[in-house]
Amino acid sequence: MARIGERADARANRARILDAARQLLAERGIEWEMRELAERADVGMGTLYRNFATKDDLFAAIAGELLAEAVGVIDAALAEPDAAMGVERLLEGLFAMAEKGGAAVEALHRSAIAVIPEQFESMSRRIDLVFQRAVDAGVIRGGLDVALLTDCMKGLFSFYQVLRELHGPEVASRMAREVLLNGILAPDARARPAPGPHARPMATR
Amino acid sequence: MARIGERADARANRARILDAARQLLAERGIEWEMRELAERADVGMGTLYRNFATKDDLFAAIAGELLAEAVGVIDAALAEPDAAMGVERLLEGLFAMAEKGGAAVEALHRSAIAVIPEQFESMSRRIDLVFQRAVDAGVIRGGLDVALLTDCMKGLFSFYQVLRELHGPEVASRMAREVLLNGILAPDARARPAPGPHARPMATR
Amino acid sequence: MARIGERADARANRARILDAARQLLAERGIEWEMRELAERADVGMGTLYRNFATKDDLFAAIAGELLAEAVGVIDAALAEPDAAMGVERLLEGLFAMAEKGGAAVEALHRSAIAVIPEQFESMSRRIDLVFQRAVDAGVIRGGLDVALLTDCMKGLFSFYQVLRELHGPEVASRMAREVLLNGILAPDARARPAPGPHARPMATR
Amino acid sequence: MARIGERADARANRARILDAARQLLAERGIEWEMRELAERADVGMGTLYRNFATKDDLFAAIAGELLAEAVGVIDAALAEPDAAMGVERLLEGLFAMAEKGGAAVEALHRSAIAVIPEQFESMSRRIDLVFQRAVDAGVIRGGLDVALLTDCMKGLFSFYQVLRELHGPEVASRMAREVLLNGILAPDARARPAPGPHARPMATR
DNA sequence: TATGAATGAGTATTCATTCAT
DNA sequence: GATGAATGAATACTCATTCAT
Repeated sequence: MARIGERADARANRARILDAARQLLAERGIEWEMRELAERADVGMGTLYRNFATKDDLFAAIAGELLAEAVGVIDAALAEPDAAMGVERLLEGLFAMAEKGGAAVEALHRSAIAVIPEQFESMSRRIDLVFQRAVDAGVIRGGLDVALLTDCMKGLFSFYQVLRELHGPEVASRMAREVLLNGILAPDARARPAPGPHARPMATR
Repeated sequence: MARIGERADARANRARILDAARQLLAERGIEWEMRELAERADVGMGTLYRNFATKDDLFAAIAGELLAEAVGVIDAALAEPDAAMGVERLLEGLFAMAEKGGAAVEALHRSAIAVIPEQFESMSRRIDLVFQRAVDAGVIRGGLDVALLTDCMKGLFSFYQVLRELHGPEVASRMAREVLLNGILAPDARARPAPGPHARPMATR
Repeated sequence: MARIGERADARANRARILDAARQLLAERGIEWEMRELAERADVGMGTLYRNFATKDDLFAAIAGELLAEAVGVIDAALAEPDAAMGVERLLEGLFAMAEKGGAAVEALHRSAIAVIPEQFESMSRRIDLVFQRAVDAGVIRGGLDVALLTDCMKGLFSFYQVLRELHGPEVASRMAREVLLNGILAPDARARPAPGPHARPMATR
Repeated sequence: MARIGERADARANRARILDAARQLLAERGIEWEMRELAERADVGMGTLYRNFATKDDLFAAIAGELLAEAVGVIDAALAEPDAAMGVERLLEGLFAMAEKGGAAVEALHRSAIAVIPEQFESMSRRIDLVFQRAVDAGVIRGGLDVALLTDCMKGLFSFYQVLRELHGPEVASRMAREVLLNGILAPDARARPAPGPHARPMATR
């Protein structure tokens, strides 16, 4: 009810719609009605559809934002001078995103593949770069090509989702990182000191 | 209209329905109509609903069978004298099931949790036993409790599904086993010879 | 409520739907809801859509029947030995159809052009034959080609519709026939005796 | 925001709305949204609705103008000293209007009947006068009363629309005039010389 | 007991109209 | 007066489930 000019209000509506959609996504995945979204966001159906012409468009918008955020994470990993550390930063960053997004992330992962496949593909190719560096630096076990590593990354996301549901985000991201790092890094690359505060405790030797 | 051995016919109908449903599940997940199932199974809607009062009941039946099969796998793992080998047998068996069931497994995994939670829980507790033996035998890294290990097993299933979609079942199960074993088994437990034919090639240390 | 086997019932439903649709079309043109049609036909939405997958499909079905009927009329006109009489038979028959169909005919005319254009075109080409015979027989004024005559026929249908609304079907078809015949037939072709019972009174030479 | 001569601006807005509406009517009949009209007219929705409280009001306004123009045509016909020539002038004038308005005319004809029936009726009564003169002058075939002649005029409008769609405005108006004149004028009234430049060519003998 | 036609509540989307700025 | 964002009732179509034959 407190408005500061039409534009601000419209922007707020759009934001409220996106927030409500993210909530709904986290709570119930994809299975809710546009009507309920409108009610939660406290806008009419018309406003909802003025902002997003289709339920899929709405998913595309949210998935797109998530993808953009992921690209930021990937770039940060690439900026890390040490290749192995870059891989760890990637994991850290992606799981942090997943922790924030909760269950919505899984639904959006599917949506991204379905509604904005090019962007998803481009993100995948960017992840390749992180692993390429690690392979070139010799910190990856032999026999694993880059595309496979990137796809393992995606698989690990699912692994994370399952564990988060069952044991909460902390344990999930710890295990996912631990498992992947043990699974792909070359034995000696793993001997170095722990990268982050809550990273080591679980892997007693 | 004139039938001999009504019972046998009814049993065949039920079997045809289950087969058709498994096919559909593998092809399109959960997104198909009961009408199409009836057509594939070559029965009327009435017969379909006489056998399964609900779409969920149908899922429950299929998921239940899968769970029963999983219990068989688990029991085989428990029958293995060597604890570490038991864990490997478990993975082997479960991924073999997943390979056979294809994409249907994911849908059924969700269904099982939703519609027959007790059976799913009981299977989970049975998996615990496999890992309990491994923990007791000291072949598991420290800091990992049994419940967590069992849930990692479930997460690994998702990991497997993703990889199977992207790289086929062979690579998926190899990577999933590799990753888990590297991630959870104690370093020296892993030093032993490869358990199966297509297990080693990928992990050139 | 009185049923003689499923098939008969289903056929009756389809017929009731078509009847109700024709009614609605006559009363309100195209502007009514599928729900109302279902109610009038006393069937559920599902039955309605089982029979006609789309509102347009329904129109296509009704328009198709009308077109088929029209083809019958055209063929009867072609069967008439005398060419001029053939033209009159054509008018007679088409207006009789329009009289029966009432206002629905206009809506269906548009629908036919939109949803079954090939059938409509084929009917048009068949009407050409009637006029071709008349031209060949020299009973048509000079300067009028066959395609134009056929299209005049269509225009005359609209003329008829308007007049029917304002003066009733009797006057409408009399005027339409009178006008067309005076407009296109060669003067001497018109000198012959009246073709039908209610044809002459209006044209006192 | 700073405007000089508010009135002129407001008048211009209204005119732009009417022009855009006429365009839209000609292009797509009645099937367009108020939003699109506002965009074409380059005004906001508020301005649009301030000028025309309803889509129907807008139609009424345009149809009203057309009716006024028609009245002008009718009056010109009445001003013609020769009664038969008056009828021809009427046709000429009305078809010229239809040619100018294109497809919009049909939509507006319907709108006029629906939203400003009194004006439409009054125009009809004025057309009666043209035909009354012709009847009185004995240039109309026997058996045709004035009201019927006026309604034939309306039917002929529809005839014209159909032919215009199929053969263009030239042929359409020629045929429509030809047909009506042959259909209603007394034989000897037709013997007189052609009234206008493009009137005769089609009726060879 | 098998059949498949019938049911109807449910869902995404549109568009004339309103009203806060 | 002008603007255009907001409204929400309306509408075509779907699909799990029922039930007359």
